[in-house]
Amino acid sequence: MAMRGPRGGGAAKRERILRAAIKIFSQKGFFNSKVSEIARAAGVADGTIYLYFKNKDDLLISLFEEKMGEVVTEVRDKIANGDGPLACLRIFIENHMDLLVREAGLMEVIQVELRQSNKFMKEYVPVKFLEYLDVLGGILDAGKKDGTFRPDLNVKTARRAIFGALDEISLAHVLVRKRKYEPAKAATEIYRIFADGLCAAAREKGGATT
Amino acid sequence: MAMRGPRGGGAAKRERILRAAIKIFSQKGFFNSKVSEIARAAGVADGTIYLYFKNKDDLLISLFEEKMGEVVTEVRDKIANGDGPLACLRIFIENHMDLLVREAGLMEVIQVELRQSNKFMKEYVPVKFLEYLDVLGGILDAGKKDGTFRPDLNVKTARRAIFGALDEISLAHVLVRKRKYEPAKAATEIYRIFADGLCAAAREKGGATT
Amino acid sequence: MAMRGPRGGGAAKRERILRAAIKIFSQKGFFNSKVSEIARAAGVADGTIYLYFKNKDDLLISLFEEKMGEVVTEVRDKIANGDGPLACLRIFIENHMDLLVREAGLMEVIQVELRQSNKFMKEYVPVKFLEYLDVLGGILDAGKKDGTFRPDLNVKTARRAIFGALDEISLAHVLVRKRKYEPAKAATEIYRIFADGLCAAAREKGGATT
Amino acid sequence: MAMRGPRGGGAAKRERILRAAIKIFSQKGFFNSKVSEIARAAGVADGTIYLYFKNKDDLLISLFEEKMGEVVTEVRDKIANGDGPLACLRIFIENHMDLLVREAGLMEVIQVELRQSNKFMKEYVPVKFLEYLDVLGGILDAGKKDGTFRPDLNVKTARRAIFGALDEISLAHVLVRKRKYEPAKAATEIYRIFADGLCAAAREKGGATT
DNA sequence: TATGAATGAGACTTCATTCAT
DNA sequence: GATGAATGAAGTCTCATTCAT
Repeated sequence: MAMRGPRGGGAAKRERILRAAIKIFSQKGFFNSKVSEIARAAGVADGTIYLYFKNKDDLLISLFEEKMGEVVTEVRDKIANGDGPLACLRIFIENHMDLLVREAGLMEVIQVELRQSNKFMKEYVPVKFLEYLDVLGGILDAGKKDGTFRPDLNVKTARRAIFGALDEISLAHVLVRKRKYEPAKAATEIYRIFADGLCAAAREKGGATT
Repeated sequence: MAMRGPRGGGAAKRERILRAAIKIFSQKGFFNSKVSEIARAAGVADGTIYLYFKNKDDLLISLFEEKMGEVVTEVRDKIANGDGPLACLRIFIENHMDLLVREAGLMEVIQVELRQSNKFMKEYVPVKFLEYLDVLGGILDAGKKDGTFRPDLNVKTARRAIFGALDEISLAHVLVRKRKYEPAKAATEIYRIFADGLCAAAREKGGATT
Repeated sequence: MAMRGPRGGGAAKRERILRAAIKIFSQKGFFNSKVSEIARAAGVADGTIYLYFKNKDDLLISLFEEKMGEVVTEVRDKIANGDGPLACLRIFIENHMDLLVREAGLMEVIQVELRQSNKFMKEYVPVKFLEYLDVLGGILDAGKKDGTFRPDLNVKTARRAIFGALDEISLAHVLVRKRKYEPAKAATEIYRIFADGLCAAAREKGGATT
Repeated sequence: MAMRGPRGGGAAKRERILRAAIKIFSQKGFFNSKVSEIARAAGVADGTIYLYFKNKDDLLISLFEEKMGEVVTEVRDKIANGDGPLACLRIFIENHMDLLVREAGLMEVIQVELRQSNKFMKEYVPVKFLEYLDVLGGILDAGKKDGTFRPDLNVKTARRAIFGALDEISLAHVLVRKRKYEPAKAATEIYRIFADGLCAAAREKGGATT
């Protein structure tokens, strides 16, 4: 798939360039990153990048789509095993926070550059990102159907709210040097906020409050 | 404080430049905006901008700090009248969504550029943004103290989660042309999600569910 | 006219750039000339060129149009004083050959680059060059009307033939170092070839053979 | 002579590359043509071109010399049968205009690129082109000797004039879409212009005016 | 204070050429 | 011989910033 480049080694070289781009973009941001830096980090010549990507924009977009695609596939797999909407929601949240650790650079790039690209790159529709949101939306829909979630829940809004919360907390995690909490712990807190809300009003038995 | 630069009409000119910057930045993004475009939009010469701002970065930062400062002042005033933490939370959320309409350009800039700046501008601490978060944190603290909110609530996490949700929904509102819901309506939905959570588990009486 | 640039000195700077472009283009050809070389030759910064010309192509085109415009104006003036079509033809030819000496660089550029541009620059119509041809066509038309020239003369072809002959001889003059003949002398010879033809067949009285 | 490079099919491959170069150069011009485009058009790999030609310049020069060589040989053959200088001149002119149809691409390349190369390629002497001019010069010399042409005719100038006229008319033919005249007809007109001149002054017997 | 022409460093990208296979 | 992926030098153009007026 996408096998331009030399015999066999091509895909590997392409991957090396993508990895280098993630590293450099996450360190300096898209606009402050120079193509030559990425080339150096990937151990290829400047021109080689243009054998695999149309231009610098395409490098960023490919990065989004391909890496987000992997993320979507993974989270879908995990959720397939989830026992009920609440369990799935928890898995989704935990997975997202876990990505912060496993794929720190990628997440940083997505967090800070996706918005820009989203808004300013002509004709770019972040397909894979929307799929990611759809996974979340699917969980909420299922929860509404089986009565786990409120029947009047607006799924479109809720899924954005949950993603936004996860994203902002991820960002804080990345920005703030002194990490006050572990991602895993944050995951639990976020889960509770969304599952049960902020209020203390006694819930007979916190079914959700595992 | 706003009186750097020239005498007399200076403050007005400075304000014109800031407004022009908001307009251009929100349309094209910080990196795609040219100082000369901002100058033209403000009706001043390119060089004039440098009489009021140190450089292009400073223009963005000043914009953040000064405009966010006004936002913080305003929301504090409104909240002062709030009757209890839940009411305050609602006011905060409604005000934020309302800003989307009243200050669309500013919000767009904050949403898409604050992250970049935050991460890549050396030595920039987004003081006013942190104050905005503190307003939210104050509400949560008060709610914990008076028993409205869960005693084990992690305020640091919760305030980021709420802000993230608001921010993401604002972003969707800005990005997606076909606005599916009004800001006011979205505000109510977000409020409910955070106040009561997603779950259907019957709450005797939705104290929060206004 | 075309007075971008600084107060007053703008036109002069523009002219300096055009002169430098003529010099460099004539020495190295359009494609082998670097914008930075032209800038250096003009005594301006690289970027300054882009204040006066849209891009490198525009520099070449402007050069063609503006300088050819001056040439057209000049030859028209001279011809206005010509006494009859033959005299005018002679003036035109002499003027062209004379330009080789007075405007060597310009003529070299026109000779070697006009063809390229003509053919490969999208949307470029060499207006002033066509006017130059029209001046020649006008002489031929007048000569047909007053019986000086053959009534069956195809003006379109003849004017191209005359221009082609002049142009090729100019080119040879420019290319060949050892200049075997003076332009003035060549002018007379070309004039005779076109006026009387190559043949020896006795003409009663060489009206043309001044 | 044409057998540099590979064995067997080598000459054919070399010819394919030359033909492809003519096609691409005539469409886009030398500087706008990419070696890879020529390779693709020839159905060979980029690197293969370098087995047959030293570099891109050499490709152009080889093209000139080899193809012009064929043209020179052909016109010499045709002229050998000519009956007298005037007939030979006519054959030369007709052949040149005819080439426009038979070898359109080649002629276009020669017209627009020869001048450039001539002037800017170090050490390139267009041998075959000079031979072509010599064929024309030979005709004129013969005509002077046998009294057909004026005894004071400057052959160097006249041959350049004739070639220039042919070349410019060819160029116009190629550039202008709406071809107003057929090459054959233009040949006759050019012949008359040079044989008899432009003037109407009655020639006893139009020996030349076939 | 205000101007805006001028500057020039620097980035993206192209493409002729090479060479390991 | 043939290939075509890889190279990397080099050029055009942009634009933040300056400074003489």
